[in-house]
Amino acid sequence: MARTQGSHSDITGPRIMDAALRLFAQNGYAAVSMRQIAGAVGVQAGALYNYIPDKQTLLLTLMQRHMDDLLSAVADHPRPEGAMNRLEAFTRFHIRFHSERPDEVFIAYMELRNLNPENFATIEGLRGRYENMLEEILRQGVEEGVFAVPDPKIATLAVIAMLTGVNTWYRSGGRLSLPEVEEIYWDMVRKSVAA
Amino acid sequence: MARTQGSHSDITGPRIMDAALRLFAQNGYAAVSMRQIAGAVGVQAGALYNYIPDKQTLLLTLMQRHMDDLLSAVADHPRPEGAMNRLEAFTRFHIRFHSERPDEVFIAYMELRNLNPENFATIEGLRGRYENMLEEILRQGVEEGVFAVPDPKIATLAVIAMLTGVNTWYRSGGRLSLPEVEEIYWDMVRKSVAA
DNA sequence: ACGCTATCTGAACAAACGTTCAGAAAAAAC
DNA sequence: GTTTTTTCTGAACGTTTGTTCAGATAGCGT
Repeated sequence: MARTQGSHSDITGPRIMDAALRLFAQNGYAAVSMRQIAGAVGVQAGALYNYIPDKQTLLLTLMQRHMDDLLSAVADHPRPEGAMNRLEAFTRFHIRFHSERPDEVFIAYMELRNLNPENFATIEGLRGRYENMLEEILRQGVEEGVFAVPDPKIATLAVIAMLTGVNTWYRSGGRLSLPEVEEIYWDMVRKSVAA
Repeated sequence: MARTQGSHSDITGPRIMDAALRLFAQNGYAAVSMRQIAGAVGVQAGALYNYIPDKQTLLLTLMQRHMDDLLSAVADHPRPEGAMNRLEAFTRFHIRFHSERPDEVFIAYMELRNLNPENFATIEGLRGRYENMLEEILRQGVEEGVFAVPDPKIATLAVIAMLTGVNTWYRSGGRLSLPEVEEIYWDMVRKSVAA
């Protein structure tokens, strides 16, 4: 059932998530207090608990949402023929998707240790599913004879580390445009696994 | 002047640094209390302040020491002739050095945001000096015609991200030995910048 | 044996933490 | 316009934080 536009409750929940996301990415989960998050939303700390059960769940929700977004975005992406075309699509998709979500990516990589073991396993499982897609592409390329990688599992981690590294320096409006970055990295990725 | 073997003061300082290093790497700087560090050393929290001025300086010292170790180790390393040989030496050195110090590396990359701006600039400056060494190798290789990289600065970051990524999965005693890892990564690095 | 210095304990400090909750305020429903 | 439901405030809770310090303890040179 729809609510009228100015309603509080429809807008406060997302605003909490956004504020927590930004603050966690900037200062780290453990260094951010519930009062800081509340202040950024313009509300008292107690009010947060109408939307989230506790701080740990807030972090988990942010990570979970990011990984779900990632997996459904890559699933919706066109899947060309041939390992080479598929690797190019994956490379460009990864750079574009991650560069649009620097805060989410930062949190998803750096705050894993603040998850309890069960939640950690959940997030790691989602990440594993994403990595397996790249690994599959590399294996296919080896079969086709267009790639030469001695260990597809390691090559997967190497390529993903290289691509995710873009987030440590890329800023929109900087020296290089995103298409230029895509081009440079695709060139390096392609060559690094080439036969 | 030398002290006798069982002396307290010669041994407690380093033990604090070791404990802090391990705990910071495992749980994050903000999540570790001075009492935890003291407990790991076997001492009360107040005693720590005979060795360090405050918590922030403890973190800075750990990072500073790591970066100094890195820069002096790379300076002591043999410097072969030719960009290709130099890149191979750099690649193997980086993997070996970083895989021997997983905790230091983790902290040096993840706890930068817990440094005040001045200390942050210090550490970033040291890291920049290290990265410049690789960038120089790449530029030399382009001049020699053995490398083809459109943007040496970006290629430097890409290669370092790939190499440092080893630390996220490599464990001594795992499926692959360190020489095998070196071989796989050197193969990928070499091809990724090849002419 | 004695004094000197370095080191540690254990308590204390104010501040900040995550979380709870009774009651005020506001919005929705009728 | 009144009731019902949702949302927020503001204070309070017990704990924990980094740091300080007076006094106890212990190792050193002489």
